[in-house]
Amino acid sequence: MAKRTVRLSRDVIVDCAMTLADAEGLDAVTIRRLAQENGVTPMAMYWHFNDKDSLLDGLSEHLLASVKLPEPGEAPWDGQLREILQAFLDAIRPHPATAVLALRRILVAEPGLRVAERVLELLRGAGFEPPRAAEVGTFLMCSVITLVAADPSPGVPPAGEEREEMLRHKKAMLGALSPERYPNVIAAAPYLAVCRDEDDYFALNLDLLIAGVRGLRRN
Amino acid sequence: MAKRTVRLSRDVIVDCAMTLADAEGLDAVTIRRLAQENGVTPMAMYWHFNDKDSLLDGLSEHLLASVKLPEPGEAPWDGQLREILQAFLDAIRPHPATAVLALRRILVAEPGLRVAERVLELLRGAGFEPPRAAEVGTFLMCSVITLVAADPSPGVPPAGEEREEMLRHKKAMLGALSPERYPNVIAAAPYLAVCRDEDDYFALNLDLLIAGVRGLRRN
DNA sequence: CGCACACCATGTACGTCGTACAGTTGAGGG
DNA sequence: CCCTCAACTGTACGACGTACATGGTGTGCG
Repeated sequence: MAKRTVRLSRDVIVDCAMTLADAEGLDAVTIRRLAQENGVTPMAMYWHFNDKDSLLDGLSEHLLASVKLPEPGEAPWDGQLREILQAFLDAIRPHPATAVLALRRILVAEPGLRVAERVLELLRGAGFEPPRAAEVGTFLMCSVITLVAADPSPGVPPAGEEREEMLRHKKAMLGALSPERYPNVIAAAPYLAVCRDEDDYFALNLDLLIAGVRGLRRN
Repeated sequence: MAKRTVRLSRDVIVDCAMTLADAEGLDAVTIRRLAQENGVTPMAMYWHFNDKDSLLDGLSEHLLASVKLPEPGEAPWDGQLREILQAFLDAIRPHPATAVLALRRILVAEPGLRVAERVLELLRGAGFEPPRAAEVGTFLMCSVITLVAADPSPGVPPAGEEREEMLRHKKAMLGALSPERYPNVIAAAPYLAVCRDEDDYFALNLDLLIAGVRGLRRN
């Protein structure tokens, strides 16, 4: 597409991949497509990355590196933990398509461990022994990722008419459910129904996680 | 491979796909591979499924249908909720490779809604209004899925020598971390390190989720 | 100035994937 | 007996990841 402007580099490739994923879903992130987008031959990518997997790792680490950790403070541990999870959430929420990738780097690559370190620190401060802190911390971070990754099952939030099609299909399906077998699903249907990405959902479930940690500590 | 024994059907294909996924990871589940495994031409699959996606949906629903829901009882809601999540966990834990598929059918297809119904019912009983119940319930189920899906990032738990290779690599990486910047990660390293799939981890985090719901209710 | 060499990109080719489209089979009912 | 139609085959296409061999280019050293 665009004729070569600057030399390629890991960073411009990763940036390009990220905007591509945001716009068209992770499936659109293809060696060939990235090459084309940069006016270059597919094989040029292999100078900068060993293979596609390490390119995706790059994407994932870029995402994790974008987490803006708040400064450590004197506030109670649960407030600080909440802030960190919030910061994590804020960073990945704009990129739901790539969020799943974070799962496999969060405990492996440096940008992820930077977040993990802070989480573990607070959990230790809250009185968890290392094994417990590790288990709880792992789960907290995975949960935040899931929170955003699980939302729109298709890579791209379907736009316009396709979205309406989906909504209609969902309504039809819910309408077909036996009301005496699924009263609660039907009652909750408007809120289950597709693509609520209201802040509510995220805030509520961050609260749930924090409250859960608090609850664990008491035992 | 095996020469034709019985006629194909959605069920035998799904079963085959499931054992294949368990044994070799989700990437091994291929139209062509499934065909070969059943001594049949790839295109034969398309008689039984519209496309690969609906085959995967079949897999996912098979998984969700295997959840053995406990009978509703008179016990307090939190105990019952815990039992349901446990049952859900038990069902998907043997199939970590396909667990992520469950994410996109749990709120769409009947076998998933069957579980959702019970979760929502208990949350309503605990005093949550439908919108809240929907948000919390969605998150709970997604979290349980994540719990098992997030574990081994490669589709197959790497066996034997490859596993040792992975462990060595991880140790090396952790050893290279600056001890004053990552004291807590390093302290927790043995517990973060690869593939703990001890029951501990699951039990602890189910407790966390339940405690979180309890905590939410109090506000 | 010119040369070498690391660096970056190209060109071609292979094997695998999902699947469109058209053709073939064989069991069972009129 | 033949017709029907569910179940399956055959062939082909375009897209994917990537191995291997080759070509150019800018920068720093002599």
